[in-house]
Amino acid sequence: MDSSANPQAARVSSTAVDTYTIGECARRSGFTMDTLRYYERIGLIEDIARTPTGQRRFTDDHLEWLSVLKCLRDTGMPVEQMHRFATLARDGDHTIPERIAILQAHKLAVDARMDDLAAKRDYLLGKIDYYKSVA
Amino acid sequence: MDSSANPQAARVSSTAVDTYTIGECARRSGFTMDTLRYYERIGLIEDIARTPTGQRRFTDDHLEWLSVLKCLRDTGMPVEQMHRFATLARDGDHTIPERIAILQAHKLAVDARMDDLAAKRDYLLGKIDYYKSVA
DNA sequence: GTAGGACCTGGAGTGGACTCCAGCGCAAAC
DNA sequence: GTTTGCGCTGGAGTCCACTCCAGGTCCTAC
Repeated sequence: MDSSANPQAARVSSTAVDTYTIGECARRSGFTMDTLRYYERIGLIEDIARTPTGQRRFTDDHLEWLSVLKCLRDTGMPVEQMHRFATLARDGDHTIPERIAILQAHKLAVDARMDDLAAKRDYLLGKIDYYKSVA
Repeated sequence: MDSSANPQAARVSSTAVDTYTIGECARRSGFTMDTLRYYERIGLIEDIARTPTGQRRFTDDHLEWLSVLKCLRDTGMPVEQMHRFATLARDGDHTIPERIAILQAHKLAVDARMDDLAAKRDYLLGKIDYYKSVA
């Protein structure tokens, strides 16, 4: 897990800003390389720099953005809605109210999901107790 | 929503036990008719009686079983594992320990999912607050 | 007896989100 | 300077869990 073990320097320090290969970015973000490429293709990640030979170089800004995407994805937001959010994020500060609205609506959905899970977890516990009582 | 409004009697009372058409069963269980047929096909539901002309007749036992399936499905259990559980349930009381084990393992998975959702919900709230602070 | 909705079957199609592949070009370490 | 492994592309394939369809039968009410 030590990045110095990589034959190819995964973390590349140029003049001012650290950049990461797609492999390192995958490791740090929790997405696979394929998913990162896929997200770039469909417009969820933008402005990924390339080396003269075409390799991607991700930045800390990308990692931060990816942590947002990961949160949204893992809480069940559809890609299409993430895309809407990404578009707004690219369009500047005047879209902040709409971004807030999206996040709040999504938070409500997450709350509902958690409530549903909690209820079903209880049902599960009841089943387990029942089985134990007849075992 | 009154079943007497159905042109075809959805709830059929024969001699001893109430039975339900697939439409009524769908309405009561929360699954679609297609899903019920699909579940029968893959062996998640068994012993569905048929009228002489081939129509399915579900019982209250089926509805109870379907509520279990619904709980498992809605908490993210894969169909294959539900199938394993269904097989055990069909095989008699001596499988109860394994059924308990499955449910307990699944409950742990649900707990983990809930914890993850809770953490990500907090992250979301933080984002919302941040956006509000700069809006 | 006829209209209109419910139900049947087997099989094909869908949607979402990746995931994999071939065939290739680079990079770094020795 | 070669080996080993990372990364590239475009496009095809996968997985899961349904969902839909055509073409037919059946049921109930009027």
